[in-house]
Amino acid sequence: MFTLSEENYLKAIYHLELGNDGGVSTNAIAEKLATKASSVTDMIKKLSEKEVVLYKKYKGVTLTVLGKTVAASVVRKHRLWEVFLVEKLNFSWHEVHEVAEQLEHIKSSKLINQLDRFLGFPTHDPHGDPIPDKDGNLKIVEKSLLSTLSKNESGICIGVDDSSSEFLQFLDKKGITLGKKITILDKEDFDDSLSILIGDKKLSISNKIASNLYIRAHTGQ
Amino acid sequence: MFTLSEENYLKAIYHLELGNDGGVSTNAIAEKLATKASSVTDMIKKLSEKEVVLYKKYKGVTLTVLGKTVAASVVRKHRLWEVFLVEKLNFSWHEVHEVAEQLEHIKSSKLINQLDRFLGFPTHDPHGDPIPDKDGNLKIVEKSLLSTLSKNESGICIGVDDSSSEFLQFLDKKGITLGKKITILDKEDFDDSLSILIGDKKLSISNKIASNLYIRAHTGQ
DNA sequence: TATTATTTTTAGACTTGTCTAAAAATTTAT
DNA sequence: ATAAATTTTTAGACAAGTCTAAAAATAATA
Repeated sequence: MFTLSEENYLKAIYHLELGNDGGVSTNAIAEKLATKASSVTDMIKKLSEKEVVLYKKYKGVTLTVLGKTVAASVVRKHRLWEVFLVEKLNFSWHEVHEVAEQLEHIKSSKLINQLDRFLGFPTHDPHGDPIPDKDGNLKIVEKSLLSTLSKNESGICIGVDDSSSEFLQFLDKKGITLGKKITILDKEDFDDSLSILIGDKKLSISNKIASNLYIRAHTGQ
Repeated sequence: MFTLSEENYLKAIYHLELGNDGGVSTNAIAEKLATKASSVTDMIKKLSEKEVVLYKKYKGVTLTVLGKTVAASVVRKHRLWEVFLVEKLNFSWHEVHEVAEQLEHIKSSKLINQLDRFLGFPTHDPHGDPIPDKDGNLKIVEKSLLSTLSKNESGICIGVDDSSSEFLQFLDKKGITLGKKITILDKEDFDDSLSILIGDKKLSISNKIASNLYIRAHTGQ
């Protein structure tokens, strides 16, 4: 069994491993968890003894198979609870993270399996991130950043890269939500801003926005 | 803000105060929380400084108004989550306690208010215990123990006194659930056992069982 | 009421998880 | 390749919450 703190470390390492391949550095973990490098070293030793991470002094850590399973289970719970909050309790997608950070640590396999069923076995959370299945496997969806599309190309909005509350609220204001079709009407060479069609609305969005929106290729019209 | 441990102490004192009136003893708290009296003394000092209990050395504790509010909010969350587990996730009433013990500590007023709405503002949990409202007030329902009814009297089963897993599973096996009408067919002087009619079934139950079942008087036929 | 038994508190220790400050290892730059 | 900068680890401290063992207060009993 793992403590709340251990679970948070495993989750942080899990997320960091997906970005960089190779070992995860002490400092990277410290930054992610808003803690000090010395605390990270301490915890890493404990996790190493519990055989959920591989650790060589000064060389960073990687998750073991067991560690990855534990971390994926926490992520699974986090994302299922996010779906619950949005679908059933009328939370906005920018409000769910903080609460899910707490709910992800509730220990009951019956609870999470029944919740999964209750929600209709969702594959993605409200930000478009994939929900690991019971074995920790992710359903990979081919996705590209909106900023990489060319003029007249279009796709379905399926997720965000930056899921900060500010960004999500900005998207709400602009009417940009998951599942909507987006078509590139024009690209401005000057600042790489885009003119897009979403639903029946024409919008101008900066490159920064377009670099934070994931799109699934829209085959056919 | 209160820690998980502080919340558990407040809840324990809250429940103990409902039973005995007057101060709650250190030992009673220790027993309820399966901890040592010395630990209780330590925690009581902390709670006293936070002004949620009144404490006089060797004289036990009572909750302040603030303390009662905090405790009632924890109980409210516990019981709402129990309703959720039974109504939405198909838990049996004997399976909910352990999980609700964890869920009751999740901090989010939006979460609990939305959950309350989602569940249709229930007034009682799956064991028949009243759910405190937002202000911590309980809806009191006139209730009596089944064992106090006389021959030919009847009532609606509305709760249990002992909500241990074993007892609840026993009731499941016998088909005794909340909301069912129970009629006393006969009382045995010898051992105070009862012959009852529940639904269309005739059962014989011991006095011990009858002393753990709450009944609401059944007015009319 | 004096003695015994019980309850409660104190004193000191331990664990978990964190921190600061300093030392050691590694990496970067001259 | 040596010096400087950065990263990581160690050493020691602290707070929260718990424990054991012993002391103090209260309650029960003869």
